[in-house]
Amino acid sequence: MINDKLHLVQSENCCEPVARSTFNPESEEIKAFAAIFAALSDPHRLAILKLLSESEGEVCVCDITGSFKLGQPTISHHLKILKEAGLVNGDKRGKWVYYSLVHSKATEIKELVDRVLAASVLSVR
Amino acid sequence: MINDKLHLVQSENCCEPVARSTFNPESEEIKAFAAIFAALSDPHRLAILKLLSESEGEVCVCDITGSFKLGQPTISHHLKILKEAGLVNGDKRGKWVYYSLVHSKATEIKELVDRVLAASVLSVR
DNA sequence: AATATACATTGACAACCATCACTACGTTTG
DNA sequence: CAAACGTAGTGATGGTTGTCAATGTATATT
Repeated sequence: MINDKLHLVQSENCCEPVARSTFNPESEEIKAFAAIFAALSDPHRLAILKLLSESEGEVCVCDITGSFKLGQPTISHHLKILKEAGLVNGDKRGKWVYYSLVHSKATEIKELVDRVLAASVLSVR
Repeated sequence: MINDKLHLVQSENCCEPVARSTFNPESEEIKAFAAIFAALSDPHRLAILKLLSESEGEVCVCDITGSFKLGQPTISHHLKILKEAGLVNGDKRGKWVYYSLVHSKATEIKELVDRVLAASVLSVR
């Protein structure tokens, strides 16, 4: 009886039993995915990434700071988040720190999107 | 004097002047981008999306609720965020509401990633 | 050595977010 | 019509996030 109820997922009349569980929201893997998207979820960070992608090569913090209305500590804060998400690299040379995109991340994120959102139909075909 | 300081961006010796501005972090467009990524930035929402992608077709809320340790109002809350971001559709039929993926969104998001992160080198080639 | 510069860190604060218990609403069933 | 059910909305609460002012820490310049 109880077992029945368990594997019937709740009720049998709303829809067919569903492919349970997918992935576990408490796993470190998913949390890492979420963190990457969280890094992309701020307009200023998107603009910073775009700035880096447009300037081939490296950009020092002073140029980034000069491009937005935010204070320097706030820019530093955003850069830290981007760095921790693996989206940018920071190289300190002398007085300056030069930031650049981690280009492989774009591919990685797109694969991630596919992994979460791709229709199962596509994977079967 | 003061003008000089303004248009010199800060200093001229750290690196060459940089391709300014990119896109504007205060534009509605970028805020919309950020909102999409924000919708993806929660582990439970990622798991819900994965669940939807694995079950071809539609899934009613009761099945989603049954798949996670969250309370029903919390699931409803997450579904609302996903819906507002255009990631899922909700169809009420009788007592139940069936949610399904908006499949076109995957492509849209990947294009978005390219737009923000693609190396300018690649676009030139 | 003293000062200035470039950037990071800290602490504070307001705004936002995830979650829950409770309630409300519409639909279905009896 | 009344009761039960599935889902959404509300209000409260603890935690997180974006921002700034102030401070710290290297490096460079004088």
